[in-house]
Amino acid sequence: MDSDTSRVSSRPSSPEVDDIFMSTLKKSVHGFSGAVSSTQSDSPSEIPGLRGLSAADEEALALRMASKKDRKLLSENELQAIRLKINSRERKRMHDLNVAMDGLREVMPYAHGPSVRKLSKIATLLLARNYILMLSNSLEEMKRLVSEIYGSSGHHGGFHPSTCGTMTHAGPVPGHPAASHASHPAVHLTSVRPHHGLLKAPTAGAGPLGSSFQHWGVGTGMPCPCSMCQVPPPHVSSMSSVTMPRLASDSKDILP
DNA sequence: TAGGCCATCTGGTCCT
DNA sequence: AGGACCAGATGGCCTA
Repeated sequence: MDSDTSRVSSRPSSPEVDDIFMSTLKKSVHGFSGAVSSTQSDSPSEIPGLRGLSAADEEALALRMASKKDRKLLSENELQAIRLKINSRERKRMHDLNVAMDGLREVMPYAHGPSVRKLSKIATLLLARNYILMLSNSLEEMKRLVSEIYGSSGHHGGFHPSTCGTMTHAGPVPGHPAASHASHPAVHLTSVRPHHGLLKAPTAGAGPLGSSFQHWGVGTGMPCPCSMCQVPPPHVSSMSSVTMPRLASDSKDILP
C-alpha cells in the first residue's frame, strides 16, 4: 500500500484484505498445495464449503477448527479458512512493518518528493543506523567543545544556549519527539535557515548525510565550529561507501 | 532480459 | 492454544 506509493507501479502493495481473501479462495479451488503463492484468483463462491458464509461465520469456523489435533479431521475448505486467517494476520503484520518503515523514511535526512525514488528497506535501515551514529558522535563532540569552552574559562560548566548561536542549530533533531511538528526534515531545516540553519553545502556530494550538512552562524556567514560542521569521524563519514554496501549500489538513485 | 525490490503465502518456531 | 515472529519460496513490477 503506502510502501509502494512512490513507485510508478500501479500494483497496490497491500491490497484490501477482501481482495486477498477472494484471491486466495480462488486459488484454493485448484488445490491447497503450498508454494502456490499468487495474487491471482477466483471467487469465493467457487468454494462450496465457504459459500454463503459471512465473515463472522468464517472466523468462527476458523477458530473452531484451530485445534491442531482436529486439523486432520478438517476438510480442505475448513483448513483453507484457517489458512486465510493466518495469511491475513501476516499481511497486517507486514503492513504495520511497512508503515513503520515509512515513518522512518520520513525522518531521514533524505530528499522526499514525488520525483525522488523512495529508499529501499535495506537502504532505509542502513541510512538510519548511520544517521544515529552521526548524531551521537556529533552530540559527544559538541559536549566536548562546550566543556572546553566553558569548563576552563571560568564562565560556568553548564551548557549555555548562546554557545553556538541559539545552540539549537537546526532545531530539534528530526525524529526526536521534540521535532514531531516537523516530521519532514527538509522542510524543517529550510525553515530555520535564517537563524542557524542546517544547510546543505552547495558543493557537498557525499550523500544524504556525509558532510553535506553545515551550520552557519547567524549573520556572520561563517561556518559553525561545532563537530557537525567539521569533518565527520571516519566511521561515519564513510557511511555511504563502507557501512552501507547495498546503499552504495542504490546511491545511483539516492546520492547526488 | 537480468537483476532488484517487493508483497504474499506458507510452515516452522517461539512466546504469552 | 493462539498469536507473533521468522525465513524460504514464488511471482509481479520496474529499471538499466
